[in-house]
Amino acid sequence: MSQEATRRPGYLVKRVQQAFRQASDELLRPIGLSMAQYAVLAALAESPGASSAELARQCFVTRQSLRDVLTGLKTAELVAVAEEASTGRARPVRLTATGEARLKEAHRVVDDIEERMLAGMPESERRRLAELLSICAENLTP
Amino acid sequence: MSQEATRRPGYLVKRVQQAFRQASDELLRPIGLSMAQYAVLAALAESPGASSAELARQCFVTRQSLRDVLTGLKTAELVAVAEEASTGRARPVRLTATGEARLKEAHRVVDDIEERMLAGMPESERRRLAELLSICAENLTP
DNA sequence: TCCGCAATGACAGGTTCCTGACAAGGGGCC
DNA sequence: GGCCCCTTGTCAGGAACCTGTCATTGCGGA
Repeated sequence: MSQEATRRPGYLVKRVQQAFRQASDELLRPIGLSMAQYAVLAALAESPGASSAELARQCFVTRQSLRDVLTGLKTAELVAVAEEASTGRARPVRLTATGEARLKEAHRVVDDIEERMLAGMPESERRRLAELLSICAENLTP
Repeated sequence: MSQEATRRPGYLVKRVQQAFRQASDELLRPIGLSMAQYAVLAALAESPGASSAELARQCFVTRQSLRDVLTGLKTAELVAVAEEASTGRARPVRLTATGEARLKEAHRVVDDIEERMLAGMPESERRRLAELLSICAENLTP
């Protein structure tokens, strides 16, 4: 290896994501959410009435993983799953009023962390970073 | 929110890391390693004889988490933990010959994935990406 | 019509990560 | 020497993710 491991993009992406996740978990805990739960609530806000499988695709996890998270959200009464399937076996999931309120709180917290992460970076570089990461994501998603 | 969620750096970092992790896990499975195990072996190659707690810091996880991974690596005989503590309670961990060979295989696989992730990106942009991610990592690490 | 197929939901089992808590070793300070 | 504090290793328990497997449902082609 010609370059040091800590300079490689693969390592750095993992590093940043881990730090971001840890900071988020720490600041979300006081309001009673985990990073995974926040991701599901956010996806649900963009796609009201989506099925569990659709949410899993949006969050890039398996349906089985999403089920674990959804169980917690249901018992916390932040989401509600319809009793009847809309089509096939897919049952639409929706945010409750409590869920929407909690999501707004969480948005503020996560926005703050993102701002902290990008501190001292001008708008042009932020866009550049987003563009480069988008390319990486597309390259890895066949 | 003024911008779409899928354009935000925080979201993109998570997205890229998840795709990278999944691609790595998929291609590392045939050679019998997980992403977490690879990270520990790589850290160990850079710091031979490090203690469990030191490795945890290098991998940015808790020593409890690292213990779980180390258990698997020990039973696979890829690493060896000294019987006696060198100083205090810290017991040095070392790669076995099998571990070193396995790590080399894994390096090739992960390098390929990184190359795929950066496909079509000139060297200057790769450096830029690494620089921007370094800033993010430092901003999030107090 | 009927059979296969894709999608969905559910369950089992395993791994990796976390928090919280506890005991043991070493170093500095009284 | 004796005491405090930091580090390390360990155990317990829970959250989130995975693979593998199976039953149900709806749709489209033989």
